[in-house]
Amino acid sequence: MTRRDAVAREEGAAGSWARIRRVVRRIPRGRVATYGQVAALAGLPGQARLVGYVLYAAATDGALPWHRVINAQGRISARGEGPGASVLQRLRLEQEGIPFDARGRVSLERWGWRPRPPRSGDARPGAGARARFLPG
DNA sequence: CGCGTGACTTGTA
DNA sequence: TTACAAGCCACGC
Repeated sequence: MTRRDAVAREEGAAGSWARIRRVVRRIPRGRVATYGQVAALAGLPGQARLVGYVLYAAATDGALPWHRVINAQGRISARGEGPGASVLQRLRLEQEGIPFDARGRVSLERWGWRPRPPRSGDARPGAGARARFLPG
């Protein structure tokens, strides 16, 4: 297994992998984050691809809510392990109360994780109708 | 080191 | 809406 060495690495070394895992662990239930967002929060802006790679290796880690990480289009990215994991991911998100539209997409405007929400109010342009209510 | 590949993203057509 | 290209980092050969 090629990724196993990678897993051993993220467990031992405290590099980008550990940071990414740290961020993913912080994603609250009932919210979703994009790969790029996780990368940025981990102090690795623009390295969304690395996030996906890390999640692949950490897929067996039950303590890691990998299912809350989706791509910037609000869709679940397919992987090499077949559609099984993708379906499971969607089911888990729906189980947390996150709805999917007809095209299988999640509204990041409504369900996207906002770790540092800007003063909930009208101080920010474009922050009108959304961010009004929070799930859970 | 170089190359190809990958759970990505953004911009452009 | 889909398809490509360029850019990012890490891994295996």
